[in-house]
Formats: sequence, structure tokens, C-alpha cells
Amino acid sequence: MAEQPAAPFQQRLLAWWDLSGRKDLPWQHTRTPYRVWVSEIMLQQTQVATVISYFERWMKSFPDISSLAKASLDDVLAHWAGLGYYARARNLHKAAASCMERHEKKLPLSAEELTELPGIGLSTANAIVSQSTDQPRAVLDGNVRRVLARHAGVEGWTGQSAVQKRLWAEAEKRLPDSRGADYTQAIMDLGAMLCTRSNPGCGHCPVNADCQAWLTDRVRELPSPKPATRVSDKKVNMLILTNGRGKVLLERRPPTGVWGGLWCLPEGDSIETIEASLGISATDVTALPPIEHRLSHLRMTIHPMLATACDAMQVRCSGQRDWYDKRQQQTLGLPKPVAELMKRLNSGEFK
DNA sequence: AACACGGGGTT
DNA sequence: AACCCAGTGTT
Repeated sequence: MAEQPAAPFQQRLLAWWDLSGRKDLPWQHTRTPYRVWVSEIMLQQTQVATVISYFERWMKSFPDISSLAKASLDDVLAHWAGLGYYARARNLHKAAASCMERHEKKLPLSAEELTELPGIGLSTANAIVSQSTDQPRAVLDGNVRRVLARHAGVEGWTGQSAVQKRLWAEAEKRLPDSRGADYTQAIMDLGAMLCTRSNPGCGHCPVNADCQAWLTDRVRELPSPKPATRVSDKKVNMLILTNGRGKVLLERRPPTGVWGGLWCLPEGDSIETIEASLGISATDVTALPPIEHRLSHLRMTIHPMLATACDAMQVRCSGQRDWYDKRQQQTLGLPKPVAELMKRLNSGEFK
């Protein structure tokens, strides 16, 4: 049998965090509810290193809920462009408006009220509450799921509902009586720094004395991998249509679905289809080399076509379709591959 | 319960 | 190429 650990899980974890935890992340400096909220949303399914520059830029433009609520959706999406999962940005914008109207211009600080705001589930709500008020609350993100699956020896894919339920219970069990903010950070740091997916530092782990995976040599097997999901293929034609005066035609995508609300190049089954949908004809049509773009659930093959509009004036423009200056498109939310095409167009690569 | 939803990093 | 990342919302 293993020896009894010297102290409870929470105490060992916090002692380790005091010495080795992360304490200088941008959202830890001035830990306001708003900054914690934005950071938590940006960090959903997104690594810390990727988020930092986006967070800094966001806070310069939208320093508080009021400025976010007042901003246009286009401005908000432009700040999110490249980060992915754009519903997060649309939901932040919508939730900010809701806070202005119904929560006295502030973020509510109960899990019940927070989870009613779009984009905030239970884990994010509890992360916001614990880090804003220092009350202990359980969180269950990717790091914590891995830590708990190993420490408690929980079998099965962590996305399965029975496994989720068990992990929530294990998370609750380990909560400290105080230091809620530090504890939330600590258990996430343990997952990010020591209890990593591969090559974890079990020898240095503060809670290895009673870690079921470590004691039974199952660290490599836990947590169980996610069942493979099939990735579908999708072929897309995109038209880079210039008006002869340095502008490119863009269309706003519908509010739901892939790249919802972002601005994209006109798409269609063929050049003729796209011409017809725009009500114009194009000259100098040149097929460019295809671009592979991977999303979580599909592999897109983009076939870009470069062309000039014969009758640019006849394109019916609106809030959903307009000519944009190639050099000013950083003020617009463009999907990654579209931004890449615009960059190449500006560099003269397509001349 | 299964799937949609991005883009990037690691192994 | 597979797998994962400070998950949530929809069906």
C-alpha cells in the first residue's frame, strides 16, 4: 500500500503553486471580472501562447464592458480574426449588451446568472467566479480533466457524460475552503506544466503520492483518447474580383455556420455561378494554385480565381457585400485563408 | 449522445 | 497524421 500523503490534495497543490505556478499572465495583473471573462473565453480550446497577443490588443480597444457593447460587430470580429471559433466573439459582444441592459453595466458574479449569458458554460462561469471573488468553485477544462482522470484513476473518454459527471464530483471533492482564485489557477497550471499529455513530470508532482495513474503505472493510458471523428472534404471556389481601382469584392457570411459574420470572398460552384450571383461578368480569369485549409471537422480545398470585373458599377452592394480597399482590410474580420490570399494579393504575388 | 465550430502546437 | 488545447451551443 502507498503511504498516506502528508497533506490534503488542495494543500499540496497550493504549496506547489506558490513556488512554481504562473503568476504573470496578462489577465492576472489587473484581475477584474471583465478581464477574467474575456481571457476565459479566448482560452476556450485555445492555447495560452496564442491568446496573449489577442488579449492585449482586445483590451486596448475594448477596455471595459461598455466599450465592448458600443463597438460594432465588425470591429469585434476584426479583433478576433485568426483566433477561430468566431461564435465566441459574437457571444461576447451579445453578452456585453446584455450586461449593460440587465446587470447594471457589470458582469454578474453568480454561476446561475453567468451561465445565462451566451458563451458561458458551467466551467467558464465557475472560473470567472473563483478568480473574481476568490470563492472556491470547480472548473473542468482540458487541463483539469487530465489531472483528475489520472489522480482519481477515471477510465473512459472525458467527453462521455458519465465520465464528465464523475470528474465534476472529483473536482468538487478537492476544492479548498479558501484561496479559490489561486486554486483554480493552480489546478490548471498543474495540468499545463506538469501533468501534461505526454512526458508528464510525475516525479516532481505535488500530488503523486495518491495519484491512481502514477501508482498503477497507467499515466500513459489516462485520460482515454477521444474516439476518432471523421473529417469530411469540401471543395470551395473563391473569386478574387478586383474593380480595377485597387478594391476587392467581399461578402459577409451568414451569422451562423463556418466563419459566421466574417467577410469572405464570393463563393460558388463555378466561375459562371459566381458571376451570375453577382450579376456581372469578369475578364482575365486566372485560376490560382489551390489552398488546403483544415478546420476541426472538415478539410477545405480552396480554389482561388483572380479576375477583373468588366462592369464593377453594376455589382449590387449592401451591408452584406461591398468593395474593400486591399490595404485597409485589417479593420475587417477575415477568415485565415482569406487573409492569406489578401496578403499575397497585396504583395504582388498574383500579378 | 453526437456534432458543429478554427486555428495552431506537439508528438 | 493524430491528437489536443482554460468549451459551448445546437440538434
